[in-house]
Amino acid sequence: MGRRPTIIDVARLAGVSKSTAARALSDSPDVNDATREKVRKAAIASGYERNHLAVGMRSGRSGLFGLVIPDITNPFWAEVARGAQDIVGENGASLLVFSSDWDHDREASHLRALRQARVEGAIVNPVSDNAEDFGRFGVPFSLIGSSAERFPDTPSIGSDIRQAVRLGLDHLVARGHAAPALILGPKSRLARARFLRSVHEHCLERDIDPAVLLVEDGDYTFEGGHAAMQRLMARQRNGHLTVFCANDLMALGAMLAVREAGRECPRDVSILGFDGVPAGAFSWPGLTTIEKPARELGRRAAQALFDEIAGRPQDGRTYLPCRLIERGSLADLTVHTPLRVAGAGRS
Amino acid sequence: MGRRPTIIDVARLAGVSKSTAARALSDSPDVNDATREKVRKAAIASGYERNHLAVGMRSGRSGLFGLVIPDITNPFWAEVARGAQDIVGENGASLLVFSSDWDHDREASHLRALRQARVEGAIVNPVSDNAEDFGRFGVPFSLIGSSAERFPDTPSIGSDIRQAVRLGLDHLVARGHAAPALILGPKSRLARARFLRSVHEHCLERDIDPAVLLVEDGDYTFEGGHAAMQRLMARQRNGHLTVFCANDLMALGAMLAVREAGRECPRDVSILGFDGVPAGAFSWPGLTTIEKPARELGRRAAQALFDEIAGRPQDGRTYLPCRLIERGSLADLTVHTPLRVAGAGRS
DNA sequence: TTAACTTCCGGTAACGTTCCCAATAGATGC
DNA sequence: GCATCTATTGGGAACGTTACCGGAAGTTAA
Repeated sequence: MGRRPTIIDVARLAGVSKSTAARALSDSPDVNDATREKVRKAAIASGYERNHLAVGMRSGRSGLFGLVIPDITNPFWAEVARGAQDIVGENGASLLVFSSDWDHDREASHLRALRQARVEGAIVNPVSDNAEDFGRFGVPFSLIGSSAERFPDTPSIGSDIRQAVRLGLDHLVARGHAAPALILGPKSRLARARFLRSVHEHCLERDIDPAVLLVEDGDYTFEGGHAAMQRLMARQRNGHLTVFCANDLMALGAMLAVREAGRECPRDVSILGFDGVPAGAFSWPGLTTIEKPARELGRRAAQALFDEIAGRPQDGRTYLPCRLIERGSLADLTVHTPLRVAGAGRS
Repeated sequence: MGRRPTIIDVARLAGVSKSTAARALSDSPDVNDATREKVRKAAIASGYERNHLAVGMRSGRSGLFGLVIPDITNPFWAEVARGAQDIVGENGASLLVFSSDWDHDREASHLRALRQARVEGAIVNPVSDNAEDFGRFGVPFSLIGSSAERFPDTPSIGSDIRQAVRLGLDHLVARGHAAPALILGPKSRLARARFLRSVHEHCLERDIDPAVLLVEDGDYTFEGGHAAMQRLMARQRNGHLTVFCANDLMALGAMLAVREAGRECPRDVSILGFDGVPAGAFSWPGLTTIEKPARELGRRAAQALFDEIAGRPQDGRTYLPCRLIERGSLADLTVHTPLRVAGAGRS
């Protein structure tokens, strides 16, 4: 099969110049209606389709946008990707999707690919706070997730961690739980610090000494949560154990560890997750968790990017509120309090 | 900030012509080593980065590939996307990702976007068997998932449904189960027919009359499986109920329905899934399922596409074997068989 | 010394599109 | 009737890159 028809072929077929054909096809008012119709017919007849490479070349607008997330396989990020995809699509553009695997080099390489593809903008969840990479990025971008503070002048969307943590702790208090143990992400990740800080703040507000909190590190994976929970159970063998996990995957891993240890959730151990991944609804018991508005995050990040590019006024940093989803992984300790609870909830 | 440096800027800075600069940067042998080094330095100093739009325009190779799947949010398809992403990335190209939501119009629109972006090739899971759309697609593509038969001359990758069903039924027989009830996808989807056909074949091989099988339709969603299971339990109130679900999401929904009905899995109801989604490992009991090699599917589809474009010989249709993952959702009926089993397993 | 050959480099064209400018024809105003 | 204006069109340039062609040196062989 031969080469794709160009606008010159269309022009020839319609018996006009390529300028006129281009005008007709781009809805310019400076073209006679009869001519336009003629050109349209020729375009359809020849199977012409605009070459976006050439358009981008000429206009500087490639119609391409980029998304760099840690892992498309992670249900949270898949939702984010979907949200971004939808908004980008509504604006007639296409989305290049990359997974960085939380790896600096991969991220850098993806950013380079985006620049070379001349994307009009990018949505990025930065691996960490290497501000230089983005200072020199050279492409409009919006940030998603954590690590927004470093870039006061670029739009950034995230979940409202403080509000989410408050929601979680309030709920725990209402259910009669003491200060929960924490399973956090790795120290290298920004989100960890933010989560921990919020927990501390809220503990102080409730006159709980943060130093009392048991803390274990995970790596945001199922296995990591599983291992962290095992360590936690080894550290506290008696009484009801309440655990607040920094993400759902670790919470689900923790749940497995509980079962394997012959303990039962929520009877012996209460688990609160954070993310709102679908799998949390399938576990047994269902995972009580704080849901991040993942898809909306993606949509807003994309929208902010379009606003930014169009020069529309920006909100700067935006934090979307999270929602508590109550399923079955939290005991209600207000009913019959076990004897040997570690610490006691006040208020 | 000014405009991006072009190869002309680099050439000027290095004191050579743009031809020489281009040669130097593209590792042509026809350039002096000293000159090459000079140009490289100038490129780095100016922050030059190749404009892929222009390269694509000139060479006809855009460095872009497309992926059209039903929904990036679906964990199976996310895995496929990741596999494709990896292979495409290894080849120095980028991947445009689209979700069709099983909608013809969206699919058509995505395919058009792909063509306009001048992707070098595309990986598609077609919404249905509208052969015309692809006959006229005009871009090399490989198919993934079902509906491959329509295109004997294009590479296509899928899971080996027959082998998978055999695996499942063999396992059920070994565990002492009779012919299972089925929860299938909607009639409009190709995969349904293929799955059902395989079940029938294997039943006949085992002297089981396929007409005996209870069948309910779902829609591949959690809710659909939930509802289908309720109908199934209403139809068969006594004895151990064994259900083979056409995908994991429905299986998980079915599991919930079982619990809600006060029955217990696997004691009263055995459930076998199909897909191998991660969530199946988090449910309780863990979902015994047949795992499709999702990521490998994506990798192979991408590889096939590259092979096809490079003119390397093709296998045509490839079906990758599936793997049974035994977790806890299947009872072992060979131990103490309940009295009123519906039908009896032969062998 | 000259011819042929190698090595390296510069100029130009082309990819497909859109934008700017000029040109044509008809219409309008005086 | 002539200038001016409007509506519509065509021609050419430019976006950034690479491929091709030819030329200028330097090198080797006779």
